Amino acid sequence: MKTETIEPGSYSISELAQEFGITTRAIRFYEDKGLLSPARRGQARVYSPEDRVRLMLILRGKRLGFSLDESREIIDMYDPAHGNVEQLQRLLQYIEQKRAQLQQQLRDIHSLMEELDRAEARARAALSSDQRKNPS
Amino acid sequence: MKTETIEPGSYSISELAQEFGITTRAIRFYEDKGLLSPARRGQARVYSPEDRVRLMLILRGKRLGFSLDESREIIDMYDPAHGNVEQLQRLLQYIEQKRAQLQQQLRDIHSLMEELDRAEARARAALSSDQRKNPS
DNA sequence: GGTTACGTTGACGTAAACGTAAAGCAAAAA
DNA sequence: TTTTTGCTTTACGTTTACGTCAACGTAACC
Repeated sequence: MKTETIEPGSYSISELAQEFGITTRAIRFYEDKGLLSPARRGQARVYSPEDRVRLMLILRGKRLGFSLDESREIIDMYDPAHGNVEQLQRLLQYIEQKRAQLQQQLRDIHSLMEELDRAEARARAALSSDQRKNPS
Repeated sequence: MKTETIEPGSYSISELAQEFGITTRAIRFYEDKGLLSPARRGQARVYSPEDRVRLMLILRGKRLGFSLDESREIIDMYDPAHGNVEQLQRLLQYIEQKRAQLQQQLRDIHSLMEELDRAEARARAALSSDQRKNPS
């Protein structure tokens, strides 16, 4: 029989690892780095849906080339732990900076996509000329 | 007096380093990894405009979170060194795969941008309430 | 002709992000 | 009850992408 989750809406470490195609080692590493802090059932880690969302945010950050530190900053942005005005000002600055970075990434992606289009066109042209030279 | 380039349309390693805000060490490292192969004037490296473009492509790749290996593959895509049909087929597959990755990145960027919007709204709301509590 | 500026080749160091055992605990299945 | 299954901590290893000297070459400036 398949190992089922005891409590609904909670996940074991291997469940999350399998769902997202990563290793349990990686998930524990993220915890070491302060990105996750799951509950414990005895000594075993128990992940809540919120933990799972945090993990998804970490992985999205990785897809965008963010370091774990960057992802942690972004995730920490969500919970309202920034009480004073100075913190909020810095948060706004950080947000603007991240926005600029994402806009640069958008430009980079568009230019690279156009290059992929051209490379594909060249490849298809080369293929069709090969076909003329060597018809099946 | 500023050090000028001997031949027009060519660059020293420190010129490129300064232009792109990286170290000469990094540029030499990219050469070690097969991403650049500048000419030599004596023992000194001389970079052509094409070399400079390759460097720009490397840095764009970095902004998108690519490894140097990935960037090399992408750059190698440009020069037509893929003679036979099998190579071309694999190139087309690679292009399609990269396109999918870029589209995923686009989705990730959009979702993150929306979250930045919400975070900014929350921060501004918190700021204005702080201002009410503590008017200058 | 000595110093300064810029370049070179090693070579070792380092931070990030895990991989990979090793050894043990604990619940569940046989 | 033994065995398997799954999870734990500890710890050393690995890859990537450079940083950081060190020691030297060379061309230019004073």
